Amino acid sequence: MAEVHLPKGMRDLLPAQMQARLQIIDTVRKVFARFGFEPLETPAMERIETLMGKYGDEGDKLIFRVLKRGEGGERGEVDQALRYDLTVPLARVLAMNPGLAMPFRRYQIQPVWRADRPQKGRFREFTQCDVDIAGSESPLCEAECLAVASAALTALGFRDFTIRLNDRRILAAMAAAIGAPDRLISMVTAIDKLDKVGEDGVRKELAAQSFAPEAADLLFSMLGGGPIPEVEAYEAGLDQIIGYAHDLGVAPGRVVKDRTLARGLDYYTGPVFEIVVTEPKIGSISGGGRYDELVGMFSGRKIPAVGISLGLERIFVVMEELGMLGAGAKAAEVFVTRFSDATLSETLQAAAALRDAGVPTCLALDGGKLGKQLQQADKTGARWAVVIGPSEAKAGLAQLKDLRSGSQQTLPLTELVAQVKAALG
RNA sequence: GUGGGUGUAGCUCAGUCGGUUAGAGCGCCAGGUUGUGGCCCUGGAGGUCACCGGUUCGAAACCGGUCAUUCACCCCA
Repeated sequence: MAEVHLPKGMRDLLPAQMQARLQIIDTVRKVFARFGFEPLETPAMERIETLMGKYGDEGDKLIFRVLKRGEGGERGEVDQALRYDLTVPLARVLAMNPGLAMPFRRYQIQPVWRADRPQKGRFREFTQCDVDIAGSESPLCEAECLAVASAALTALGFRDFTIRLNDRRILAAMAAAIGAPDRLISMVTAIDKLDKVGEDGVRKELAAQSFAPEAADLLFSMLGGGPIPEVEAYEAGLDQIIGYAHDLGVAPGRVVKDRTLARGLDYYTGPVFEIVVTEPKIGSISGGGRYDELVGMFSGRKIPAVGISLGLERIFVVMEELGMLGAGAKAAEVFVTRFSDATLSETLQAAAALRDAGVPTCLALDGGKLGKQLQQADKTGARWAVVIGPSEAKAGLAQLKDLRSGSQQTLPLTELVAQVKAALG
């Protein structure tokens, strides 16, 4: 056992995992592009003050801080941090680039870091797939977000997922109605556990937070669909979003309003949403919402914005457990063996010809027994092996062996290439 | 930040009540005679039983600590 370790909660992605992962990213990226989003990347690190105070107390604690210029450890000085999400960096970009044409739609697929304790489907380094729309207050933005996320998941093969939808302002109205407008957070964290601990558990939690029993009664009547003062417009807004999303192709019934959905991040100001799957117990695979004040925190210029984020690692875990990951790409389709020095030139030229034709081709580097090389060919997953020995070389031919059937034929190189290309479609 | 589980070969794991040379499967290496893989057969390499300390005549096993990892809570993707 090697005495080296990875940083906690981080991992290497070996080729077998990378092949599946790249397929997922490719699928998601194409869907994002299809919805008219443009790519953006930002640095792994931000200045600490850019990140602080955007995520709430809980979030701030989880920000990965970086020592000042990599030094100053004794004094504990920090001035930079690894980004916690892709939304705040986007807000900074918007503040710094006033010339961007406005409704600005961008996608961004990059890792983010959180100093969490790792557990199932949770890592300290993970990749978010974000789409955001800035510069519009239209509920169509929310609908676009739900539609693009839904399309991406569908393209990946997801069938059973639910989009939960709520509005921060409805939660605020409930807090006001029970006479605790300033205690939104503790109310919200209590009711957020409803499906986990049940009504009794939430009442206990509320009591522990010194909410009056009457307040709890009122709260549950509102959660149960009872009237909430002054939220008609927000409710109507959510219905509108659902209607638009439906027209944009989101399956009927997929989006459900849920008054218990809270979302922890401080910067959300309006509609919030998350996507959950029931099968592997992994919680949400996606989350987002509207954050109309965030950009203004950097520039003073208010720019409304909405976004949604897909968690690549969680999606991967779900797909893995549900057997949704296809065969995965292989290293090469053709493995060219190295017979001897006398035929090396012809061998290399054969590999080059295959590669020129666009056929993924692996070359035996060290030679050795032919049987050994064919074993190696098997491990690469190649479908064919090419052998060029003295007799083939002398006749200007090459031997093509089908590694599935074991059959082989000797033919001119150009025909060999054409045949492989044809078989690959 | 809080609580639990686990740590034995490259991997997945056995290992009885504390007992002498610590095992299996898979993988790896070599061979089964010439230029042909998979299957089969034979042989082989590979271990500080995570680390440190303690109890004991004797510890992989029991106790304590450390480290790593994993799961749950909180929160989140």
